Amino acid sequence: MGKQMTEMLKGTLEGIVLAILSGRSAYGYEITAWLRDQGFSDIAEGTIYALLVRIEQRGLVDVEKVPSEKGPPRKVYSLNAQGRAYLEEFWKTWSFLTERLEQLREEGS
Amino acid sequence: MGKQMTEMLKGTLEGIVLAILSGRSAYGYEITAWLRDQGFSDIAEGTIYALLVRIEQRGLVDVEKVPSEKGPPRKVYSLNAQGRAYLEEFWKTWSFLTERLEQLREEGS
DNA sequence: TTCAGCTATTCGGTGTTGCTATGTACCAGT
DNA sequence: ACTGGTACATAGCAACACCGAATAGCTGAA
Repeated sequence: MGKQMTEMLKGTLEGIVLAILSGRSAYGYEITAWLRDQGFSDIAEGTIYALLVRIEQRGLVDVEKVPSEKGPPRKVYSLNAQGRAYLEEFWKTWSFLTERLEQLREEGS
Repeated sequence: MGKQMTEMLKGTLEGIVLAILSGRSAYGYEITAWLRDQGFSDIAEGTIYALLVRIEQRGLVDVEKVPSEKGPPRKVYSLNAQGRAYLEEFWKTWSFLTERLEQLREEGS
């Protein structure tokens, strides 16, 4: 969708991925494919992998290497307790933002 | 609110300021004060001024210098036609994001 | 057998953005 | 003179998403 989306994804993409992982474990390639499917057509593969490395280093997810039938081994990520707490914080921050913006939008119309 | 908010504001803060300006003209100091009042307690003054310079250079706003009784002259910004079009785009992008996230949130609960 | 194509991950370099810290300047009241 | 509120500007920094390219395993067609 362009530059606006790129900038808006900063900060939220992390939350999106954590939210996905809160439902089920997943690996990078899979997450990227799912996001593209959901309309995030221009999300770069490299972006997701970098993000996954980041949240792993922060201790928000656990990782398990699982062999694949169709290619190199997958790195399967799952949200741990710390990750869930962080995701909670994310939702709070997100809620705050959406409330302010919703208010501004109503005023503007 | 912390680091999460800082990252989330990237991309949205611009939209917030444009949305404010769509309702009425305003100057930097005023906008900063208003944002703090609305709960964006940690938004830095410099951030707003830099943002205003940016959107001016992109031709989204018109500027008028107005003398103040209480200090140096104010730079009063008002949204022009191009700015309104850009704000429309912003709302579309924002809507898309909120819909996806709302969906993810429901699935997670 | 080789080569294209899908699966799957990694990494270096770039541009944009918000924050920190600091500086400038104007004015009123003490 | 000095403090404090008003008002704007800017240099340096960190974080993040994007781009492009590389690596590597597997399968099926030529």
